[in-house]
Amino acid sequence: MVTIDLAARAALPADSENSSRALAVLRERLAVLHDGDGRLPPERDLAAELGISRRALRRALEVLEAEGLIWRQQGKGTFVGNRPSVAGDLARDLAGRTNPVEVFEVRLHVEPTLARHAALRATQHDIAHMRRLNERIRAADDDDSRELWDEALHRQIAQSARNALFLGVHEIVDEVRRDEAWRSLRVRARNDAARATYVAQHDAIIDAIAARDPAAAAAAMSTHIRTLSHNILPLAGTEVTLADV
Amino acid sequence: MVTIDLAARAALPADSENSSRALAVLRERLAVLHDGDGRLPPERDLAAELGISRRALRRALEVLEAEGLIWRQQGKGTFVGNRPSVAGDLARDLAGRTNPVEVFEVRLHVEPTLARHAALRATQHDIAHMRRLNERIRAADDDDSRELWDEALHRQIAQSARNALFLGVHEIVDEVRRDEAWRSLRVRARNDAARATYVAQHDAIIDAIAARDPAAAAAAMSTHIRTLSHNILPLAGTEVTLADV
DNA sequence: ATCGTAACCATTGGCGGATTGGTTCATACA
DNA sequence: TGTATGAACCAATCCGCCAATGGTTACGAT
Repeated sequence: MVTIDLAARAALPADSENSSRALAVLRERLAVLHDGDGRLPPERDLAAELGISRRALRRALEVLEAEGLIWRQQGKGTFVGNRPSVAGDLARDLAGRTNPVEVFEVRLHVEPTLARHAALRATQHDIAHMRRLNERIRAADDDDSRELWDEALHRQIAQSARNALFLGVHEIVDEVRRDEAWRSLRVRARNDAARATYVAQHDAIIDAIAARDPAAAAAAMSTHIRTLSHNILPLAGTEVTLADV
Repeated sequence: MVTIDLAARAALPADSENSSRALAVLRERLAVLHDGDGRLPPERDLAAELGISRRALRRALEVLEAEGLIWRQQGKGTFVGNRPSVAGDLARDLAGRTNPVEVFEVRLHVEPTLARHAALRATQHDIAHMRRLNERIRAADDDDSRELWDEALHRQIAQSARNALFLGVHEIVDEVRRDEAWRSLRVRARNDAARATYVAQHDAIIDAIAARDPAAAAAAMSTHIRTLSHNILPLAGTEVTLADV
């Protein structure tokens, strides 16, 4: 954790601009302010370092939290990034009990349903965001980025379905898939041809959602998940073909 | 918690029958041995009370645990009943974020799929168990029992689908439904006619599963969930009709 | 070889105090 | 009068320590 040394500190007027100034500094320095666990200094310490009132700091932190850049919990601290999913414990438990075939079976039923609902409920903003995410997948040149954007795209589709419980279900499946062995399988299955196929399939899904065609969206997502299973399951030592819906 | 007073204690021979005797006593007294939290006395204490070695007691407890009558956790204790679901925290979180329409929407998609898989994967033992559970629902004369057996039937169907991840998903939905406000809705919607309808619909689902007809099983379950939603959603102040699959 | 006993190990819980975010109150200043 | 600040208070979490509890091992007796 780096201590901020504000040379102009004494020159800061104690006025309503303190929150704005803190906000600017924090935006710039967030990545270096946090420790190994992503934790920012305690509010009282950070306010003293910035030479502003804790209240002003809190106003800045509230903005950053609303933007999803940090999360805060009473008694625990302030952290950069997204709040950890409550699904973590359950997903770990389930990861130990399930297998790749079962996971694909669930995805094959849940994700087309989510795409179907998204076709009726996604906003134009949602759809534009999906397209941007798929563009990022296309442009990515390392596996970490592909994983990140792929996951974000699937989550965006799930969010566009506008059903909190289904989104919770989707989060569980996502957490199970975050297991390192799972990730390794996906990476090994991903060559140039596969990548192009996935991006094209994402486009087909997004097009169907944009066209407000639930059946086409569900079918496109079903095709995508099936393709994934065909590519991944053999690497998991499994030759099962999943039953048609 | 009642302390066992074994008048015949001094007469107990120290032999391999100690586990068997402990097992018999525990089976008989499980319901009175536990405290308000379902907790049994610590192993060392319980062994002293029964006048047997802790090792003999542990052998008996292992049998009871394997039969699902108790659960044990190192550092925590020994408890009667089923181990609490890991899904608890997540379900509480989701319960605060979702609503009856969303819950039925998820059920309408997940439970027919589970019934479909159960039609292909349930054993005769599973099916017989389903029938027994439905008979218990029919015979029940209080709401607590109906709730208990209804939940057990739906879980048995989910288990018969033989997919741990889907079962985990089902557990989440179940936990959300355990919310007291939810339970209250169900109870108010349940009159004589509704009860008879539900039992008949359960029979139709089980018949289709027994007939190994996935499509019929899914359709019967879909009908059942729809009936439930028609009865319950109006009481939740909601007039929405759920979209067809 | 099996059982009982004791000792040891690993996990969890309880408790008190410290830490940290969340909120309220009083005061100062423009 | 309205706003910002500092201080105080409140509620949630963490940490360290010790005790409690299940899990395992070792040893001696039968």
